[in-house]
Amino acid sequence: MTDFLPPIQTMARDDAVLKALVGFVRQEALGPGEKLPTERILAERLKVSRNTVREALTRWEGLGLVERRQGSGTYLKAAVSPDMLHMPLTLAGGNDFAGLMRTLEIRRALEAEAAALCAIRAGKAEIAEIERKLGIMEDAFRTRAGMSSEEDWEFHQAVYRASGNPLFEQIISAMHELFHRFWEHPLGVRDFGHASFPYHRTIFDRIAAHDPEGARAEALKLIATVEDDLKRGAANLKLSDRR
Amino acid sequence: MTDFLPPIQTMARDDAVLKALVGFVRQEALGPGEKLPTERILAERLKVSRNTVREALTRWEGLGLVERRQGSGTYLKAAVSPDMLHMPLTLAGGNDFAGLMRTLEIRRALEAEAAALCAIRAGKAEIAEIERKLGIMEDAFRTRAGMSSEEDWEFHQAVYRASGNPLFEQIISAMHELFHRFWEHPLGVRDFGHASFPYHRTIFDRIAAHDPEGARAEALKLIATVEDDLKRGAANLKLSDRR
DNA sequence: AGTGGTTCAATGGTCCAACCAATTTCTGCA
DNA sequence: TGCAGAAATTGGTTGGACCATTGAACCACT
Repeated sequence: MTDFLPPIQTMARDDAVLKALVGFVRQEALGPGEKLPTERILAERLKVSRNTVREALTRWEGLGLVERRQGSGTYLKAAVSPDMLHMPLTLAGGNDFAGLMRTLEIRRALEAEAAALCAIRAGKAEIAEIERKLGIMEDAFRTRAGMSSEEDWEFHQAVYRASGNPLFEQIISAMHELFHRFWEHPLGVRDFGHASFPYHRTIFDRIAAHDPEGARAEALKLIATVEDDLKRGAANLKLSDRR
Repeated sequence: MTDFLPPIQTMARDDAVLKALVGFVRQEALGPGEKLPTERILAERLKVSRNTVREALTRWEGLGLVERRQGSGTYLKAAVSPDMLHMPLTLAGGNDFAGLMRTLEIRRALEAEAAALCAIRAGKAEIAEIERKLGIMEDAFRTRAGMSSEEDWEFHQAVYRASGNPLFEQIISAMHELFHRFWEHPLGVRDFGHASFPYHRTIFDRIAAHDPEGARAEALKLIATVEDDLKRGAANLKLSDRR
């Protein structure tokens, strides 16, 4: 008796609201930063209660798709499309040094793969863009005599983009935002990230040579130096200000 | 001169509700599956409106921390802790074949890294557990003359767990749930995953030998066979039923 | 005992009509 | 013209009401 009866489903009101909202955003061609209708107008137009609209928007806000500013309005924070898929991750106990090390292991995995894919797929334009970012970073390194997280981050982002797979940038960007205070912070280590500097160019060289395994190896070396710096930092700092 | 005017403590009401709820869950030692107080009781106890309670719970529901069943109650779906960090990812346009290929690239990155870490960190107990899962999978393969997604998945999960980093399992589990219908589906290819079978044991061998780079290499080979199967499937199927 | 139907209380889902608080816009005076 | 204060706009919160679903208790009939 395995006749699978379809698990009957009546679409929830708030899901319907979001669906309608997706249609509206597409029809109006709204992009990130733009303001969408007020809750009251949405409620009236969609013939649902303002409460229901709010539940729907709360969902989107939780997913980072939208930002609500009291007294001002609700603004799009990212592009929306009908076939979006949501993958909320909650990391238990990721607020300390051990948590940072764990995310760094994820980053190592993705960084290596992205570099390898990039070496395979990057065209002339992408390679030129990466080289440009590399130049900016190296200039900043020389003038300021040290690593600059901003320019460093831009370089890596360029690599992710050239990997041809937007998921890399999305995942690592989320982690980057999450651990901003750690990621950016020297963590008590002087010349934090200094050791990683030369590997940026070696990674670029392997990418430009379309050598995926070489690029992967260099990326692994880079992350290894960051891990070392981090471990030195952990020794220096008790990390009691974990907020 | 107002030296130290308060650092403004007006935490959002719903965040406060969630904070209180975290405290409650910990004090009562509630685990996944258990039921938490009704919205009305929470509203009364916390001295906030039921609507506010609902907004807070909507957030948690969106994050997959909680499940609401009308007429029954609200149930915990995962462990909660005070220092949780949330990383919601929304993947645009990931609902088709190309999207599946992209997630597979992520999986390749994480799978390889997890296998390598596992080879470094797995103790006797973890290795025994992986071997047990491997045995179950191989039995299922023989009796049913083909890959079994269920047992296959259990094997990989055992590897993720033994990696010592829960993030691997979390991320890949989320992707697994998301693409359930694709992941599980033969996609029109007969003997889907057949080619990947032998690599499960070679991965295990490298892990048991504490050979991280060997394990990484075998994991990469495994994913490569899956990608090949997928490409064959794409040729067979027009994938017009993308929902 | 067991099967099926009914009742009823509990619970999440939706709605309404206010009011509060932050923001933006407008207005009128200097 | 410049700018402080009023007014309108908008998200945030409240309290109360009713609906829809669930599950347990109860009951009648076999």
